[in-house]
Amino acid sequence: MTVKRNTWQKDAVKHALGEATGFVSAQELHLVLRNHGSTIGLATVYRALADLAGTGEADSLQSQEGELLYRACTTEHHHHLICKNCGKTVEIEANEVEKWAEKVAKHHGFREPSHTVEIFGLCGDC
Amino acid sequence: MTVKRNTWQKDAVKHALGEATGFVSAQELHLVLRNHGSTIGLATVYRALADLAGTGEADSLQSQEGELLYRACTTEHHHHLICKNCGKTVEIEANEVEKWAEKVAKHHGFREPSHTVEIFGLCGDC
DNA sequence: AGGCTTATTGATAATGAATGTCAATAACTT
DNA sequence: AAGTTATTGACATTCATTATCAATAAGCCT
Repeated sequence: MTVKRNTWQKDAVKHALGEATGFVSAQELHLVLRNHGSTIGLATVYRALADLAGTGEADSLQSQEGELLYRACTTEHHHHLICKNCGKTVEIEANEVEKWAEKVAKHHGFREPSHTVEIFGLCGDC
Repeated sequence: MTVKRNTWQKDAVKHALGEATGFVSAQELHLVLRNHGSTIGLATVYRALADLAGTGEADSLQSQEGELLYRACTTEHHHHLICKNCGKTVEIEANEVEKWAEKVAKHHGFREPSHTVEIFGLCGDC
């Protein structure tokens, strides 16, 4: 089995993601890192983010323009309220919706339900 | 102001979308039309679908791979339960969720809330 | 500490969806 | 029927993301 190795690149991505406010794209994160003097490659940023999303250390969603965005998060399942102007993000507890989604899926004979729930809007400052 | 004109191309797209089961991409729809002997252009399919989505005659969402998918629908706001294997789609009433989304948005001081809610799963046949 | 294995990197090419371009076409109006 | 112009479609372009692959370096072993 393949063993994971620790690299400064992975740390850099994880750290930069933690610093960012709201959701960021791989491209943006790559730019930020470069501007801070890093020589990290774009493909590496993509790979690191995919890994983080895989382990649950990062949360991913698609912007309304179709771009994949990432954000550092806790591993608990949750959803987001996102300002479509400034990108400010609020994590939302959505137990109601979780239960609703499962209920609806079961009711129609669907197994292994997953779901996407995102709320967009304009925050108070915009 | 620009006046809309009716063309067989727009009709073809609307009709093909009606025939399709579940969600289809612009690319797929273009292929289907071509295979049926149509000479319609790809860009035209994209434009027609965007129009239909704009008027509410078609519903659009992004697949989990990021592709934009379309589906003929009624103009009422609703959400979908989609089989991730065969693409079978069920329209869902989601009043609960509508209210929940508005409540949450308002609670955090967000205006003009919009939201995306899709449930994916495996249907009974898959 | 030095060597070895191989996971990882990064420059670059490749893919693929979606949009822009623009001359040619064809819907409407009168 | 003629004129205006919205629309078309072949093609080029953009842009995010993924694949390629030789070079590098992380972690293990002695």
